[in-house]
Amino acid sequence: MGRKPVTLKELADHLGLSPATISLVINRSSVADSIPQETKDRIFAAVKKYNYRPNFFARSLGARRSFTVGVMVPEVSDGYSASVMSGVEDLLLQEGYFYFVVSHRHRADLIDEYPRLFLERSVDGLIAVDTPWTLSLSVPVVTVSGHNQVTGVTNIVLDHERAAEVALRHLTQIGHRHIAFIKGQEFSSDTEVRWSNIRKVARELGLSMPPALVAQLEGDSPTPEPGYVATLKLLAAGKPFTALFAFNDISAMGAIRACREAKLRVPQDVSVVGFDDIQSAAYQNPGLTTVRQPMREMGRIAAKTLLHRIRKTGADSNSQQITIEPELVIRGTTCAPSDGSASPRRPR
Amino acid sequence: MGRKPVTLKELADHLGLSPATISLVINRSSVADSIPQETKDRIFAAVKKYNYRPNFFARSLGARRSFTVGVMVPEVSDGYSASVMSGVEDLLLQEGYFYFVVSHRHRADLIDEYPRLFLERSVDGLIAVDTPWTLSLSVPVVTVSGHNQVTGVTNIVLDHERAAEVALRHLTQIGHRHIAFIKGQEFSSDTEVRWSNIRKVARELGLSMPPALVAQLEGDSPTPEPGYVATLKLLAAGKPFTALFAFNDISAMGAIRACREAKLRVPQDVSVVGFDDIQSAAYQNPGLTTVRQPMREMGRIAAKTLLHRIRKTGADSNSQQITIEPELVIRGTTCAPSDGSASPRRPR
DNA sequence: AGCAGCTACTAAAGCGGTTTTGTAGAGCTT
DNA sequence: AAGCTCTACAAAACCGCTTTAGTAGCTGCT
Repeated sequence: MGRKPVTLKELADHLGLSPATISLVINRSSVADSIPQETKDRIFAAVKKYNYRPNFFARSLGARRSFTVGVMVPEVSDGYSASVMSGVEDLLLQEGYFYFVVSHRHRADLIDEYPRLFLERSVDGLIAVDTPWTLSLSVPVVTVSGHNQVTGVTNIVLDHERAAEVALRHLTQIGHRHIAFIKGQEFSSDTEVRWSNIRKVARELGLSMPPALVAQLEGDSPTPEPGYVATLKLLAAGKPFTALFAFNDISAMGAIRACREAKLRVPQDVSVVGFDDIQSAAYQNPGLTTVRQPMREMGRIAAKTLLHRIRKTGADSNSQQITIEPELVIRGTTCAPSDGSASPRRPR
Repeated sequence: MGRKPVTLKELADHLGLSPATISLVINRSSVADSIPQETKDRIFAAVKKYNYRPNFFARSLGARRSFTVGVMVPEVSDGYSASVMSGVEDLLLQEGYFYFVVSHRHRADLIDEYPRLFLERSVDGLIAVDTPWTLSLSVPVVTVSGHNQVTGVTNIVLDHERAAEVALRHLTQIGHRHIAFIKGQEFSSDTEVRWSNIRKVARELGLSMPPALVAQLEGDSPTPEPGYVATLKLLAAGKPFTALFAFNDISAMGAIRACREAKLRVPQDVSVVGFDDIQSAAYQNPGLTTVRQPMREMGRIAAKTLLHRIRKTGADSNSQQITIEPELVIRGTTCAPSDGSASPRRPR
């Protein structure tokens, strides 16, 4: 299949026409209105016969459009990025765009360099997922879970206040008052906003948040390990809690493991709430209660927004925000605290 | 940052030199040997000052090289593909290549169309992950877990005989004789080979494989659902088994859930072995015993092989195979059968 | 003085399209 | 019969870079 591609000139020679004519006809230019249908048919027949495809580079060179966008994620193989990408892809391919993917793995030098490389490759726009973004580029940029206000950048963000509310309201409604928290890593673009909203909602609900009940994820491992370590710290602090709200599902899994190793049952002794609702959340044992982010949908919206902005260049190039609503998914890791009063704790 | 890009001609005008000279110097052509260092320095200084970057399309147009490869996967958001991609990316970016990703979601029309689109975009080569491949293209192709012998296609495959061996030997050594199996979906490129090797090894170990102990995954859901359904069938068949070897980790998770709902404990009543060792396997409860495929490594090797073939075009364009060794990871879902004789079964 | 051989560049041809401008010839007016 | 308007194309410029084939000017040799 597809040996040496046929060029426009070769096709023209075969047809006894000029390249210009063929190009006009193929691209349905209005200049070609005067060309009789018969000739057009001959052209299309030849195109089919010789399987002619315009050279992409030649075309892009003139048009200064690449029909390509760049997508930056922390790591392709983490569930969150992958789900968002899946949505991005849905839309882009269907609109005739392709995309490049790069994983920066939170390395500052790469976060700096990749946009440059993308620009060098003449992408028409780019999408940054869970990546701190400060650059104002010459092409449209859309972030997913980016929170900086930057000119020319549209942020697709979750409604974090609502997220904190559904999670904490659920826990308090079933009776929890002593809730531990795991904050995200410093580098995660959602950490800040998520945390401030949790504090805000906790205050409104009259929950106290002693430092001993707050731990932070450390290190850039994409595994549950950091959540496990953070939970170990919470347990070691010795301050009783009956529920734990993790930064994401992955860390919730680590937290559950840590609890179990400390002979605490989940959910009877400790209820656990995750965040994201990644695919494996439903298939944990028991199923993980979590705040769902519609990641694929966010990817789709990001792509749609980007294409929109690419097409009407110049127009709405100001910073914008699009907010997405989360949803609490109650599964098996939350229940009422085991008895009405003191929470079970292992002796320190 | 980066408004209107500077062209070579503009730079030439500024320097009072011709575009040709600058191009030669920048590309360190040997023709430029006679250019005095002073002039070269002036050029490099100007390049830096005006932040000149050669237009990628113009360059590719002449060179007929895009430094881009296409990657086809069933679905970006499934753990297997994502891990392989992660390895692919490691190598490609480091070598100055970018890659396009497309998910075909097992749709035959897309499996057919995407290679065409890739070719239209002038990719220098392509990698197909877990995708049935029959095409012989004008550019090098490398598959991961493809098993067809096609001219110009290199297959990176797991040593499936060894995989079957380590899994079944483990189970038989700890005392299992009645083992149930979950085969992969028809469309998965590994299904066939994996299965024939399992049969072979089972025969060598003297295990019988009655049809009632074999179920097949159905449907293209990337969730544990198909594994759950398959296990329901196995349980309904009523033929006792003390262990289950699933097609992959995802289906193993579904299987575990099905077992538990049937009041069978894992591993005490049913030992479960998965396949792949995806990230969440280690963090199941208990940790999943599984046959590890070094997916990221396979991705790296695929990329390395592809680049090698791209660089020495024409040479070794015959079909080849590169075999990778699996590794058994024993965690908590396997143990000796609960008692010496009959296996526990729920009454039918 | 004449010519070879360097040095330090430049001109020009491509790469494969798109797009603007041009033009030959036919048909219609007046 | 001259002039005008269409029709149906073609020529040429351009996109921005690479690369091959020169060439102007100087030096050195005989």
